[in-house]
Amino acid sequence: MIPIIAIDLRNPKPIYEQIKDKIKQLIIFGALKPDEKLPSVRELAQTTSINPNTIQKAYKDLESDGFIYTVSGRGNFVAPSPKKADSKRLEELYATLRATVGELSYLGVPEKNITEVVQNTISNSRPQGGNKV
Amino acid sequence: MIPIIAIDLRNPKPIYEQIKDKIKQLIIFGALKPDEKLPSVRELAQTTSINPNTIQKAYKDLESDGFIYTVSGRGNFVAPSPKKADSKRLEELYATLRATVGELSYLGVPEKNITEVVQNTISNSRPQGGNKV
DNA sequence: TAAGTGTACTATGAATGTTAGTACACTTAT
DNA sequence: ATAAGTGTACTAACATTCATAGTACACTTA
Repeated sequence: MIPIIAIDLRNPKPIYEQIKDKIKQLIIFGALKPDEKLPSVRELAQTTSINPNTIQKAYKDLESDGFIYTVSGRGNFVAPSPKKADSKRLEELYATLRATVGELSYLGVPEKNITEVVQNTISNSRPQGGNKV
Repeated sequence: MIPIIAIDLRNPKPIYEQIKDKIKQLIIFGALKPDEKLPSVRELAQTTSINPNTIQKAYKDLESDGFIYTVSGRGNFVAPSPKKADSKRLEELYATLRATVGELSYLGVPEKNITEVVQNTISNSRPQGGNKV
């Protein structure tokens, strides 16, 4: 079962982006298991008090990004394995990584603190392929 | 002198955000030195073909974030040292770091590749306080 | 004085995000 | 077959944001 998805209406980030991000996190860090069913568009719309169209947009994006798959008439489910790494997306992620780490370092955060967070994050992310914990 | 700032009009990210990000990068990675003068609002507007109001908004944000300082009638200059780390901003950066590293790992990028980028980025970022290269 | 600088303000148009409502095809269980 | 639940598509309306255009004023420097 999916945990509560909290939406912050004061956050300037679009609601459908917030939903996408939260669900991605739940999948990446293993709170949602492969092939597990996600709440339906209408159900999640009701529990979050968000318009169904907005939920649908989030789900649609998640599907085209390969995080979930859709079966018409049945629902949305967690993709068992991530889509083949899109090189465009990878470049975006690397650019974000450099910008974020650069700013943290610039602000005086010691290298040790940064690498520690990186290590822990990798350890906690969902194992893929032959990766074992 | 500031390098060329390229704006991608097809990028959905707002222009003033793109400008902010580029200048931040130039400061963080040392291409712009402390107290170096930035191009004036009107000058940068002309070289980029962007409206002066948009440039002004980017500069204003950069100043309130502590990356540059403004002297009325003279211009904008690179801040000699970063503002005291705003804890709210730090939390945002850590959240972004976790999300980015998590997704990279989930997509199958080996830990080695990720940590390598992190190390290189820290090495190349502008040294602060007592940090030596 | 003149040129260059930051700043403030109003107005306008375009794009985006969100909601509302309706409708239809599909799947499952009764 | 029927009903309930599912994804999906579409139009319409509204609010907000982004970007531009134009004008004006105070400041600094030569």
